[in-house]
Amino acid sequence: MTDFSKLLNPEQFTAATAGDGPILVLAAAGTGKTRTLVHRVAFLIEKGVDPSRILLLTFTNRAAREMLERAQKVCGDAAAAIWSGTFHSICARLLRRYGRTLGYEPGFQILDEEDQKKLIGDIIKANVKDAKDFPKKDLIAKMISEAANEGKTIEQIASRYQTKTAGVDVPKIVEIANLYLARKQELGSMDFDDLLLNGLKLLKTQPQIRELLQEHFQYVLVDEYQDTNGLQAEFTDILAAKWKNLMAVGDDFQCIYTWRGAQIENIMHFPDRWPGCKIVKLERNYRSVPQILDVANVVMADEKTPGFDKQLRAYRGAGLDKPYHFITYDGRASANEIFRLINEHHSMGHRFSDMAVLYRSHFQSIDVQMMLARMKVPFRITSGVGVFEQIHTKDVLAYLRLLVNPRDELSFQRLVCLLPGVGEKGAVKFWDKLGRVFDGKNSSDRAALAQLLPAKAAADWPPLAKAFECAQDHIEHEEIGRVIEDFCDLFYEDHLRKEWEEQDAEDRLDDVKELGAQIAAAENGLEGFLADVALLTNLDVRKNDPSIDRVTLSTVHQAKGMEWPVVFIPWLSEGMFPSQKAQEEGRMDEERRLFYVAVTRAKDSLYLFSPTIRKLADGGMFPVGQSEFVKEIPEYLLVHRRVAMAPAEYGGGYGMRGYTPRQSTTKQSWDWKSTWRR
DNA sequence: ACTTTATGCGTTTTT
DNA sequence: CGCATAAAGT
Repeated sequence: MTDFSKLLNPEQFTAATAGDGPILVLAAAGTGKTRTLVHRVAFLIEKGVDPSRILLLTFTNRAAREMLERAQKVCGDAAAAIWSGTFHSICARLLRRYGRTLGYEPGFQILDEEDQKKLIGDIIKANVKDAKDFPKKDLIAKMISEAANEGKTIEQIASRYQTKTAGVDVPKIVEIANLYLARKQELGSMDFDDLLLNGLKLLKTQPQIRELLQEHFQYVLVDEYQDTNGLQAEFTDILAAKWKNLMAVGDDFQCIYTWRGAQIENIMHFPDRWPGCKIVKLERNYRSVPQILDVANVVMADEKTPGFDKQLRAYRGAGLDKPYHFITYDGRASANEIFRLINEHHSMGHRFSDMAVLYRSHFQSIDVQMMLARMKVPFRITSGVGVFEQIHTKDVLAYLRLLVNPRDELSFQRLVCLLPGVGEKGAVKFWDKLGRVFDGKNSSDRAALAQLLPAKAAADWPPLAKAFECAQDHIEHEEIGRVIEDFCDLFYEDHLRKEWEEQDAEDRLDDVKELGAQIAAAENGLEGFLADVALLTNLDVRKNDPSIDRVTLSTVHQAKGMEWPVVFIPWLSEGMFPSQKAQEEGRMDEERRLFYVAVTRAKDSLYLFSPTIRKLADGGMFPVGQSEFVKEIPEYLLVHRRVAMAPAEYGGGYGMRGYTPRQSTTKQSWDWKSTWRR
């Protein structure tokens, strides 16, 4: 029997070993939230609870995996049997099993954001005459998603936008949304929101399934509860209704997903929804030195959103220094400083993996990325576009999908569009002429398609046809790796080289090969992999070999729940963090919470940066003040340093030479072409 | 009629 | 980079 009282502090112990009934754990940053949750699981298993009857909902796949690994350390392999995952993946799992009752096949496709937007775009093209005045597909997608996550109708959401931008055609938007709904139904697939909607629908409309699941899941634990949306809260409420063993763990100070429908009220009103629930507060912070916590507490002192009363109490000894605030010339100077400090820490014995650069939005990482790349500092980046969203990956996935499912229209169209001289119109035409089915493994289907192709495309077709032909053999022998190999060797490599610059093509080819290896090793085989690939994120499968020591570059959002001894936060400047948009729209509270999350990731050393000059693509530049978040921090809590000018070695050609400060009144833009490496 | 190429533009955060 | 639009090419 594990002695939990030795492993946990009194509050953690209370939470982890609590008896049955609802319980709310308010865990401030760095107070051992994961630790508590893990030991709760271990406690339950030791008590004799069947692990497969424990449901652990997390916010990211990464969190789920980490939790499971740690639980395994405490209580062995039994932990592997618990149900854990994101709301989306758990819903997908349930829907694959029980979705038939809602009219879905177990192998239903999950549409990722791109698929979703393409469908909506096609519908707009086909149904809206003057598309100029009509909202773009991105906006429509956003509205549809908001409606789903907030439990509102499209009318309500569209009307909301109408007040902002006059003359939105609400009925037409509703029509488009309904057509999209019908199209999805026709394809038998679900988008991300559908997973939640249908997961909940399963519980609400199918009494026998509801009762089965309520009976089955004896314990339901939810991590990051402050970021649940209405659907998710209802989902867990229903699931836990029978046994009432719902444990919600969260921190209202760290609610940073309201833009995705998260309702801070869920955590605030939890005690009302679950009368008699036990409340445990974790306030002892073991993560950060007091100098960092002082800053964190000050940041939240100005928060206006009402929250639970709690303070971070330092339980570590003082660190070496107060957090530093560097005022630098521009973003490059910050990057240079970060590089210098990384080296300094590294030479003092820190590993690269002990350090992280956390920023508000992806583009703010460019300077640091370039600097580290040039200086050969190893880093990993939780990049903006995941591997699974990149065109080359999607191309290969389309090929595989079509092999597995000859009726996959989207994949067919994507694939034939790779042929020269074939565009959207052609793809649709071929599909219809082929009888809305194309089995590449079948020689008569291949011949039929060859007949339809225009001369230019026909020239490139034979290698692809050959790949299809060979694929059958490989699939029979279960050599999935070979399928992708052939596809590349025979067809796709040439295509990549035509389409991209040399190095770029090379990189993409590498990605595709890596993908092949991933699929070959996939647990659920090719079909299982394809079905759930939309739920995988860059972090999950990217070549993140932990044995390689590298600095982490991440958005603050993606850094949630993690910690590093050394943290750098670049671009704490006006309009950058808090973001201009949030400022304009008066969503400052959440920005503040986001900054709080960023600050509380740091254990020993924290470095803040405020560049004073922002540069634009056209060579113009303009001065920017410090972030108001930094200005609010009393001076004595930070060590302020001013870095006067960018060193010459990289100042040349950028800023110094031809010093032409064109005053720019226009909105900011960024020169991606020259700064973006793949 | 449809596809390709050129050009201008905009970007928060993600399952 | 991707997207939308316009112009040029088949």
